[in-house]
Amino acid sequence: MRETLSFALRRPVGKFADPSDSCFADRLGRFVDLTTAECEALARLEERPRQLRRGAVLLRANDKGTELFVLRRGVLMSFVLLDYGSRQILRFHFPGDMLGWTALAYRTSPETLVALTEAEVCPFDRSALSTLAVEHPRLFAATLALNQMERQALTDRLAGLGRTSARGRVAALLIEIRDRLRQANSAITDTFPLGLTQEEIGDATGLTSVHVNRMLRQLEDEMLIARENGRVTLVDETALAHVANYIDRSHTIDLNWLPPSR
Amino acid sequence: MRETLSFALRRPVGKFADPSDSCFADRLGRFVDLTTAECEALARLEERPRQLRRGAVLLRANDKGTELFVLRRGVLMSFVLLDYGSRQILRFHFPGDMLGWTALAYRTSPETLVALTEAEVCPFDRSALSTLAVEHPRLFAATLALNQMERQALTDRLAGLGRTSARGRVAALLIEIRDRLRQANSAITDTFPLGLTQEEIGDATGLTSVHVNRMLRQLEDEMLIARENGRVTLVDETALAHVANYIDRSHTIDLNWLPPSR
DNA sequence: CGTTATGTTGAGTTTATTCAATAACCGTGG
DNA sequence: CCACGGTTATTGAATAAACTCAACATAACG
Repeated sequence: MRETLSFALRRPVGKFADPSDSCFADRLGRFVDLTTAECEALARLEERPRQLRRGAVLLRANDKGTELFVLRRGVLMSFVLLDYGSRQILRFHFPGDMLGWTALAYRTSPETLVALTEAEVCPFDRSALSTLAVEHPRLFAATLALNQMERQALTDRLAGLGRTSARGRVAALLIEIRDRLRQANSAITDTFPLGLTQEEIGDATGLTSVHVNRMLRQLEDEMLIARENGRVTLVDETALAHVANYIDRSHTIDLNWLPPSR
Repeated sequence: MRETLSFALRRPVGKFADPSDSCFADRLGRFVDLTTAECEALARLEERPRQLRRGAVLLRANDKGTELFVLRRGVLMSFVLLDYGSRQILRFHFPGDMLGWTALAYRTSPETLVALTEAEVCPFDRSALSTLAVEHPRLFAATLALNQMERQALTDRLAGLGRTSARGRVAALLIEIRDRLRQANSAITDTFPLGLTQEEIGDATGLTSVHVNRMLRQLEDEMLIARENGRVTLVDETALAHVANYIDRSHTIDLNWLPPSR
């Protein structure tokens, strides 16, 4: 089954330049205006596209490496393996995401990156970010801000794992996946292809696949969601957001501290 | 009981300059050499020290604000409150930490910052980081790298919450607190004042205080730790690290991508 | 068309929580 | 210095949440 997730429809961006040569510029452009020079600098990060098959390992935990990646197409996940085969999925990655941040602080990767669908990524060395820091401080600062948003997503998930019921965690995951799919494809509203096995949902939410199944069924019985053919519909979004303890932070984003373009 | 945590003994840092006017420069100086100009720039972030009493709220969730803070003395925690009074402690903060990163992306704070001990913090506006990005790209990039280390700590905790037993989570917390106390005070080896109530441990590990108590007792019965007067001793560090699934990343840190000092 | 991965469901067990009662400790004011 | 009130720690018993094991169903895939 597992339908291919689709991503199209770049959103209109800043008035300064058309960033569509760079997926990452598209992302940044949602929050800040970019000059032509800045877009070109970002485009240089994506000069060497690489195709990944579903299941391909982009980066393995403990591998040495100094590369980061821009994800242009498809979905990846990052995870760690603990002692006895148990896996914690840390995050799902969607087009426009920058992956492999850990290379900025560590010689070896703490986590594994795997493609969940066909995907296209553009690797670049961390030294390119060094250049960016010097030549485009505004871009670099914006990148730091984006990084804070990712950090906040991690933080929200941490709070969810620590203090939310199994049902709430599954609900939160469904909402998050829907939101992130919608970012890439604004045609998506309340129905979307989940693209995850129940085992993957479990590894992301800290549950067993069996229990994930029961929670999905419960949410369905309660008429909060509907399922068919691997597609999920958020039937009662308000109630779902409530059980998930969901907080939409998109309206509080504020990057007005950035330095001017140089 | 709750002994005051003590922090002294600045470690020797880079050969370029003595950063001791700035707690944050001390921290950065462990990883990179700093020029005199850079140290001065960092010192400017700490020009307005502010004292906090134990229990004082430095920043409340949903408050508007554009300030970050350097913690110079004492211990703080950041947490979120969920629906019905339940609290998830996100992180404990020690001297040299920079707090309030979320101000770089959000208008309102997603989390609350509270002093666990007497403390001294230096607030500065996020616009100061903007200046830093332009005038000291190397410093700014190093700051981003530090941020990745914090992110990794969050990630490790996320994996712990999702896939580790209650006993393992408590063990992991004890090791982490010890490590971070030792960073600030190298006199600490295996015995240290915990400085946390069992309820706080529970809110950090996603457990109830009752269960934390049982886990501490169990670790004590197993001779992995010892307790007296609020002081904890890590008796069998190897075994403790094993149950905690602990990974020491300090030896894989690598910041060699940073641009040169300008 | 069989083989493998994924989903579903029930029964029994483990883990952690809740509720409740008691003990130890802390800081404060007399 | 001590008494007192509030917080924190400890322990037991009952309950609830999530897991394990196991069987079977369904869907995906060569």
